[in-house]
Amino acid sequence: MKTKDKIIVAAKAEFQQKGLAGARMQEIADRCGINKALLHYHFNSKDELFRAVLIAGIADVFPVLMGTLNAAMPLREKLQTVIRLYIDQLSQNPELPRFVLNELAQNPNFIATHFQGLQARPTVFVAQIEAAVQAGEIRSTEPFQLIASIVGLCVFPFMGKPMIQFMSGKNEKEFKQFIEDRKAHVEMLLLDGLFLIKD
Amino acid sequence: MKTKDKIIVAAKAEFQQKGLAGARMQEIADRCGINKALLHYHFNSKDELFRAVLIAGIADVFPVLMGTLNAAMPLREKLQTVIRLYIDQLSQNPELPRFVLNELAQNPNFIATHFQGLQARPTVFVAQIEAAVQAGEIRSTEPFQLIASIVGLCVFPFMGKPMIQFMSGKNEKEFKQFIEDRKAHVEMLLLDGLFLIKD
DNA sequence: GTCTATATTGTGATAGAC
DNA sequence: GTCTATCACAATATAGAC
Repeated sequence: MKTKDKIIVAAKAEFQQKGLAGARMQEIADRCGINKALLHYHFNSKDELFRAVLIAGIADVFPVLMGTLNAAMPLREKLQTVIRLYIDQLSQNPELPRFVLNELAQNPNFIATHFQGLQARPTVFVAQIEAAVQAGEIRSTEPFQLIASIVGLCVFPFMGKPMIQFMSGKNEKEFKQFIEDRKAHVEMLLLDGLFLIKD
Repeated sequence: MKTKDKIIVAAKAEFQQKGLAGARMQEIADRCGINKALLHYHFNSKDELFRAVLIAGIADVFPVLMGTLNAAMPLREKLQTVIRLYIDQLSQNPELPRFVLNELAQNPNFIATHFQGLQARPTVFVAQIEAAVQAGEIRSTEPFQLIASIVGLCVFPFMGKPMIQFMSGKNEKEFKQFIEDRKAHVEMLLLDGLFLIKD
């Protein structure tokens, strides 16, 4: 593994955990077993290194979501697929959503400036939802409300881990199971709804 | 308004926006129209001031949620109440959840150490959900999955604002409307489910 | 309580040898 | 490419006058 790659891995860990302001170049160097000077040889500034990490983070998670939303697939199946894919991916990188959303909040233009070419709009999904509403297949819903719900349901357990553990008293093992069970729960909510008895 | 109160207000704004590491004592002093020395006269250290802000933030949002969950109220009505109350509260303090969850992630013990006396467990709600499952009123669900869903659905639009705006292209006014519409959407999802046609 | 001035440390960045 | 040594500045914190 090349030094530059080691740096990226270490920087990813450090920045994702502590954010831009909290991360320390010294700590990143230590994690690689190198010194700060060498760090600056490979990346000119903290900001440049940070940008690389944030861009990689967004590029890691955004296209998967967008690609699935815009796939050609029946709605039920698509929702199932998004949920499973997304939660699986987050399981492998649990700090990513908190990191990305937090840094984006402090620099809202970042995405727009760095992802010009990216397919930003889930046009296929929007059309699909509107059609499904028309057809009476699903209740009337604004497509982006639904997207916010899908993402929120999948992402919150990762971002809210300490809060959930505080309220539930779950230990690490139980929390891991909680995440595993999450897929089924979100599927249930979105596909079937909570109540059996309708009024 | 006393100086100490002005400091707390300014510190709240600064810390919630930039986090512990990103916040600057100078900036807080500037916002109050005072200088750093006076800041340290009222609060001995940055850390102490930060702690006050974070504790106030948690105390602001946690009891409302917990109190409603543990109230004596039929389930449907309770869910409606939580959703409306919670979203209304967040509308008045949109940065709070991101701030709290982010800082908590970096110091997971904070809640447990500073909120010993607090009613942490939503025991009434847990019992109520288990009873409703038993009675066949709702689908089988682990109570904390449901809590995570309620909170996630309400909180995500605030934390994910830049992401949502990027995907949807909504401007500030449209986004404000989006938040307003959010209550009805979450109510629909939780109370009725998305699909009209059940299989 | 509030200020000016200063001490002190932390941290990103660079110079220059190897 | 990698190191040691050092700079320059930013930021927290304190001393002491008013």
